[in-house]
Amino acid sequence: MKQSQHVQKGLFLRKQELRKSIELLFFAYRDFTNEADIILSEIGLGRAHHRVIYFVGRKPGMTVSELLSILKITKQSLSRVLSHLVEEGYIVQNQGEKDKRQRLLLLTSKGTELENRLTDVQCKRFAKAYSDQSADTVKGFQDILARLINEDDHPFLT
Amino acid sequence: MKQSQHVQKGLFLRKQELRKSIELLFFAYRDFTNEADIILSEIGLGRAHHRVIYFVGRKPGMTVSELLSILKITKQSLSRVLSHLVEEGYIVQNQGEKDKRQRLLLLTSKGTELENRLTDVQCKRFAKAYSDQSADTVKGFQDILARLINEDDHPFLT
DNA sequence: TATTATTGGTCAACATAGCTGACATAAATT
DNA sequence: AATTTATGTCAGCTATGTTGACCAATAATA
Repeated sequence: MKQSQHVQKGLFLRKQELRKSIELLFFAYRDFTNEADIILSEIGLGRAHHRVIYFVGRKPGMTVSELLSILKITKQSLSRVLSHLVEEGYIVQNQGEKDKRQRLLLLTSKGTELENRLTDVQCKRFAKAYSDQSADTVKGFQDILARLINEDDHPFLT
Repeated sequence: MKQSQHVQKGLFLRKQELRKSIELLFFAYRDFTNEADIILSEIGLGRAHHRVIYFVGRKPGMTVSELLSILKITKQSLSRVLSHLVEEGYIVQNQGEKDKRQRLLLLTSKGTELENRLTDVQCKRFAKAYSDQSADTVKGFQDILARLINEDDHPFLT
């Protein structure tokens, strides 16, 4: 066997490994989001609403622009979802004190309740996946996820 | 400090940790898929087409039902995407030999070319994330992803 | 102070990709 | 012969993204 063939085989195995990673991520994300999607669909909401509720819950008083930069969607798209959540009483918008143009986003108690419920099922899935795994395994998981993220987007994750 | 408060604090930290995981997965998936989405949009295709091309490339001769069970979408939804890919010459459908109802799905050379291009950018992102990381770190990552997936869906991942 | 930039919103139109329901056809299985 | 399976089609609906045009209030700056 020539060396080039060894190299070929090595690259092939590596590619297989990388394809496996692609598939794991696809299936994991699909199943991970599915549980929350089911709860949401029962109350007439979708995944887009979930994202808003999650991040507002994570950082109460967040501005619309901040949310836009996290979600990376257009303001028109966000506006639709946000208006719906305000109408349905999940979110309130408070005028910013320093900059009065800003509408600071906050969860109502109804919103907080939903956020808790959704975050709970997702936390439970992670808790189950992490159970009986070493700290190194969990850290490995988180490290690689972090390294998959564009560097520009890391600031929020501090 | 009462013991119950210690427990509270422990649970809080754990919840924070789990929320961080939720966010890492969200951002990683968002950025991971974005690169391919850009390429796809340039040729008038979307993420749904990508999934079909990817899995047909991964298992040539796959049946429609098999693909449906992987993607977990309705056949009407898949049909639209599949028809488009056939019309545009990315995929051909061969009648099954054993079961003539089946349409076995195959990539054309045009389809293979696109699949390679898309898989390449995604593999490269993983390769970059894995670079200089220990085998244990990578294994930890893959193990946890696998444990996030519903057990019913593991068969395909053999 | 006058101008410009930012924050946020609106309206309209469109595309993609999911969904349900009803129905059809061919072929395999029982 | 009857039923189930694999696949498809038509029609219509919904959610969530997109562009483009435009507006108003406010903040920042020349």
